[in-house]
Amino acid sequence: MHNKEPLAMADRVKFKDLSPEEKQDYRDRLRHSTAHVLAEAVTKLFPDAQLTIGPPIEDGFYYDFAVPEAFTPDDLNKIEKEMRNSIKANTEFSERETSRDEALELVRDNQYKVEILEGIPADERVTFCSHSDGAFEDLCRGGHMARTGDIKAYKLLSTAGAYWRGDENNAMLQRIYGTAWESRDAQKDYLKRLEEAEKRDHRKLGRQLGLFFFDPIAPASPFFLPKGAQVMNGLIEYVKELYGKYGYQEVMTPQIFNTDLWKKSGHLDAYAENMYFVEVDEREFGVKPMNCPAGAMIYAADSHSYRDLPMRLADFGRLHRNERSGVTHGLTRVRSFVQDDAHIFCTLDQIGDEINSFLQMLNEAYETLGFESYRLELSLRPEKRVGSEEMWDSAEAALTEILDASGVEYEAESGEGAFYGPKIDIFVPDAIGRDWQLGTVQLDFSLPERFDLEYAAEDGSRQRPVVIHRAMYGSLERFLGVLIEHLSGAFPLWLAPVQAVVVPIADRHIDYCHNVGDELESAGIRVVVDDSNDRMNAKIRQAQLQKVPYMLVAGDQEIEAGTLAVRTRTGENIDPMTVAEVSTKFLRQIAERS
RNA sequence: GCCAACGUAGCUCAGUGGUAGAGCAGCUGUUUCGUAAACAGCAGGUCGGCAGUUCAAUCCUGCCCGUUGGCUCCA
Repeated sequence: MHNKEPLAMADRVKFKDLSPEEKQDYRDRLRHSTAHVLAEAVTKLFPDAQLTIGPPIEDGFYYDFAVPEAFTPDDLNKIEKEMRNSIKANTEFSERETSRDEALELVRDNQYKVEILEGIPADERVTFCSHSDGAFEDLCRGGHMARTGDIKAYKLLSTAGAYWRGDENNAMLQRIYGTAWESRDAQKDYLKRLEEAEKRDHRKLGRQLGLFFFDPIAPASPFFLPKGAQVMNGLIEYVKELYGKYGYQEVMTPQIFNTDLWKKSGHLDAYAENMYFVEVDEREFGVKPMNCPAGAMIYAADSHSYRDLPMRLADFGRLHRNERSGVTHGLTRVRSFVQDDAHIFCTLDQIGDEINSFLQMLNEAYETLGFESYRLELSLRPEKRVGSEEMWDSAEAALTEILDASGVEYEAESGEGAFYGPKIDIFVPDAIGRDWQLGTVQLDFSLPERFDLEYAAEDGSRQRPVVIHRAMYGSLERFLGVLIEHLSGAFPLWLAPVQAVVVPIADRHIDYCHNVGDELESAGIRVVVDDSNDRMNAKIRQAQLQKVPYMLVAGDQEIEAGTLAVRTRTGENIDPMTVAEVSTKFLRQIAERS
């Protein structure tokens, strides 16, 4: 949207009649315009503030200011009020082109704008945009509404520190986030959506559902309660089932290793800042942040021939990574976690099949778990890396080829790869739309080299295998966090920590309920009999809040008929069933993972 | 790591320069109930930690720990 004329919404054209592209353009302009009005208000209230950038973003906008002191929540109110004046005045947005010299003269007191100006390609126009009858002007490439009065709904949401150009070596600016919409209703809907998402926050639900908790004694490291552990194990069991189908073998490896191993693997050079070290008997050990070196040792423990390959070794080992303090977040970014990790040792020729088969398994798992849409990203060589340029060239080429041939859409990101190889990452959004990397498949030409891994080829020569690191869930902790948000904590029957609660209506029904409970339990169903001294209504409510899939109610009528009244957590009442019928129904549903 | 906010009972939160309260949960008792909260009583807190200011600090100040929001969707 370079150097576009200001947009006036013709009176007869309704927002809802615009095409998706036009809607996006309209909202971008609206939000960028609001950012300008924000900048004007800040300039008025804080004359020392220097303007930097203020782009539209998804659902809103931000503007970064260089100010001596951070904004307070109260400042936001004042700024919002000031913005109102400008919008009420309903002045025109206008743009004018200047020469570079003139522009430089106008922004010379603002190093940030000078930098921006210097970054504008020589063949591009330099423009300034203004409103409030010229009282406010900002170096800007354009893309506005026609008038300030076109801003119908806006709200400042939060402040945050943000580095200039996102680089922590640069000065920290103060960012104000806001949102703006084509109508008050649209904004209301958005704020409502945010509220709803908050209810699905996995940290909140984790508490409420008794799944896990955190304690400062082990920062960013979850404690899983019995129910949470049950769900984690459910996820692991499912992977193990898939492993049976896709030809994996499981191994188990140590937790801490002499630092010599990390020297050999390259982690000491490339990853030490994220590792934990312990010294025992004057020898230094590193706690594993990844399983791969141990996997390489397992491979190297025996001699192999091409007939053994591909060898797929799964390792559910616990990993520890010392993440920077500011980046940890609930279950989605922790310091101690488990992955559904596996290393595939194969020949160059087998890479394509292995990755394709992995992506197929991943798709099967994600469909089962209800992640119907996920995003693929191809990450290419980072600055800090091991291995030769030739190795990187061929590894990147291999992944690109596979993705192109598969026909699925993906984005390529340079500089995002692991230090030992390029990778394909799988991303899924959480409740408020933040993307989290879950699955991953990474090529590694370096590990086999470093551990001198070999296999005997058909012609008797010794060859180096390739290693593919891969995980579907990635971190099980993170996966669970995102899964909780997707499901609002309502796990499918097969994963639910408690699959059914048996509810007696009065004390005289308790014995019958216990018998029912015992029978279902021995059939392998996770069932709880609520024999507490509460009224039935309270028990139903309790089970409902705990998102238990089924409530089995028994009173005089049921005992008489030898049945159970079945209620689902969606509030539906199914026809009464015998215990045997309930058991059959549940077991089938569990087996199908439906 | 950096910027900002926050940290009070198991949980969610109120509150004050004179050593603290509610609801829920818990325990005890009463009640025996038909699909989202019966009633009563009891118990529960070094107010995140350490210093400092003060006659007196949960409240003010500093440091530390932890949590939360954010830290390139580029004029």
